Amino acid sequence: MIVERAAPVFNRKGYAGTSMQDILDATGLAKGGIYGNFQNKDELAAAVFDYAYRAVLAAIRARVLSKRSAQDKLQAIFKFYHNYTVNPLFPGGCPVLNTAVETDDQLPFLKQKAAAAMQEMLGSLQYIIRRGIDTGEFDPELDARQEAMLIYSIIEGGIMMSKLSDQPGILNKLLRHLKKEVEQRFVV
Amino acid sequence: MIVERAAPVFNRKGYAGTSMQDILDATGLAKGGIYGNFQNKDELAAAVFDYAYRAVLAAIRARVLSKRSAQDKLQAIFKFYHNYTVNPLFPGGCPVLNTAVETDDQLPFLKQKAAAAMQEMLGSLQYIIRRGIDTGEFDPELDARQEAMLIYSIIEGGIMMSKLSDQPGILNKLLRHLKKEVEQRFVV
DNA sequence: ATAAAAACAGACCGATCGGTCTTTAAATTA
DNA sequence: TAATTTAAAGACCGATCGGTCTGTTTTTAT
Repeated sequence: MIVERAAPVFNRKGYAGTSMQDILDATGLAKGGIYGNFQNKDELAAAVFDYAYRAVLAAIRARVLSKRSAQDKLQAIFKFYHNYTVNPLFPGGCPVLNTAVETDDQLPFLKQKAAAAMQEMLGSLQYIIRRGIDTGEFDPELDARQEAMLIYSIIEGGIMMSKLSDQPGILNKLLRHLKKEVEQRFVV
Repeated sequence: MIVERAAPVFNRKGYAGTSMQDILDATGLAKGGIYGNFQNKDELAAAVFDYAYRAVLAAIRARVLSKRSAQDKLQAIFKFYHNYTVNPLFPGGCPVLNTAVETDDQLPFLKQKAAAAMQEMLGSLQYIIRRGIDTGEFDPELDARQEAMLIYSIIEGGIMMSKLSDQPGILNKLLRHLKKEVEQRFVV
């Protein structure tokens, strides 16, 4: 419960911007209730990131697993991010992006977690593409890792741009571009 | 001087993560020296963002203005970001990205500045592309705004990924992809 | 050289920070 | 029901937060 309630707070305000008082307010607990379950703010923030990232990953995996072809799997991912800034899984947007940008010059214990999360996301994308190539669905000339990085950078960059400008359409247009790219460049 | 010294601090640690004591340490001044020049932390942070963003913009503009063709201008931008995470203009990476992610759910006075900066960057890219089309250098079928968003999202997403993973090569590979895209898809 | 103005140092302020610890209440076990 | 364990409340702690203000130093203008 604590982690559930704390996740949106950390995701919106960041690690440094979130005070333990914010967590008390969000959970309705007092100090004793929090520090009886977590040693300190760092441990709570780490648990919160794990929880939030796992939730995002699970939501994506659920949509991907229901699809058979590599193309449908990729399109399902794009669909997941459609209007993401309007209706994110957690208020505040993408936990990986938020954590990454705040921790890439400090807080190594969180940076490490965010980096592992990114690698896993990238690996999943790469795996889908590579499998599409192996089954003959995708162009064998594709560089799976390169395409995965491209997709991920566009999605995360698009989230940032859409949130910053309050224009969900920016992300959606980028996703439409990705969709066409897969249809035209990936499919053999 | 205050803004100069404070810029790398804010860019690394963010608004919430930077204390006024950090600024005192960075500038060598005492409280009176800072608050004699700025009303409060917000005003300083705003001045720092303006300074940092203007510096980035100026560095890019200098490289772009020395090129004649639209293609060379775009390539100059890509070159500017080559190895950016290793040798950024300010320690901590891209001020727009950092500020955007921290302020998109709070600190509206900073979010507004970051949003304007993004729009300006986007506009510059769009202008170069549009002008390339008008002069017959680029494919007239190109959607200048869409391509600008694509380039910017890839660059910012790439910076995030490279910094997070401590792999400058990720951003560089994405930039190489952009270069090829311009050569193959843009040039008529 | 002197007066006026500007810049800065640093003691000080209340509020809030993350965190501890004792006490009380609730749940579990016997 | 009684004893024991677990969970949470909240007073409390020193440190640090952003910010104020007075006094001193330095600069500028006369």
